[in-house]
Amino acid sequence: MAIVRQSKKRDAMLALLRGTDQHPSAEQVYRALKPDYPDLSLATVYRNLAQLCEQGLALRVGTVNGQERYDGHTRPHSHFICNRCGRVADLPRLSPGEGCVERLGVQYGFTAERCEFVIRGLCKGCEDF
Amino acid sequence: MAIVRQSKKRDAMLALLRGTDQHPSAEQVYRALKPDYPDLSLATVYRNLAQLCEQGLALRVGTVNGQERYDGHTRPHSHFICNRCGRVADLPRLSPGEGCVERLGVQYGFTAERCEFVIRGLCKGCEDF
DNA sequence: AGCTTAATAGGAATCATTCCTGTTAAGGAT
DNA sequence: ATCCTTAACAGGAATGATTCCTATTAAGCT
Repeated sequence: MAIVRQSKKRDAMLALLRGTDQHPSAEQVYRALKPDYPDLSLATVYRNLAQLCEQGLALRVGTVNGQERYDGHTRPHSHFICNRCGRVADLPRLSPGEGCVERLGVQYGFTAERCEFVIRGLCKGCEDF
Repeated sequence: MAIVRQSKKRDAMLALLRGTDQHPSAEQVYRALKPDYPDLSLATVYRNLAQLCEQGLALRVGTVNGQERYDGHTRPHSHFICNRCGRVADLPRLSPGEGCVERLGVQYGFTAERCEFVIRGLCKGCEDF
């Protein structure tokens, strides 16, 4: 990987991701920072989100309504996604058991880099139409 | 939901999904069936995949390289996705514990419709570049 | 056989994401 | 402090998966 230089905009993006539990999309990050960085480009948002993910500073949570959602909190935890409103909420860490993933890796022939446990359904507000 | 009529093409799609463990994309379904159904349209593939998912006869496994992957096997199980070659493999059911999801639903205010446990990493063939 | 409307083809439209080109600016080297 | 290399960037074009639209066909009841 090439050298990573300091970048005001990327720093702001990471700060934004770390300061919210909303799991914003690229578009939402763009709109949130545009006022402070009027010449911010959407391409820059995508490029920096990809880089933050590569560096392990952010995570792709999953696709909601065709848009990827991002999380700046990298401590192991799980997510709930509302199928109606698209809200993404944090859940405590859910694991399939100690050493389970490692055993499966041996058995099925893979090395795990990451595990995601995602619950999809309806949130409180969306249950009653 | 509207009445569901018989459809040769949709039947063929479901049979294809049920007869493979490859978790094909819409494009792959299209290419697999095009020889037998020369006038098959990609729009029809997308429409029927969506309908099969609504009916609970198929599942969206997740996005790999920007393309959604589909699974015709609906018995609870998990998936491994290779980050390099994009292969999607079945794993046995992995659950976070009996009644766990229900408890979380009560605690965090949601009703779960589905749970996915996905492991991402490198498969055997891709490990050694 | 007639009727309602789901299913369809084919092509246009949408829209998230990536690519491209020229420019700017980190930050190490001189 | 100035020079140099190249990462970061804007802005806009390109890509590509998916959805939408319109006219046509065909399930499958009556």
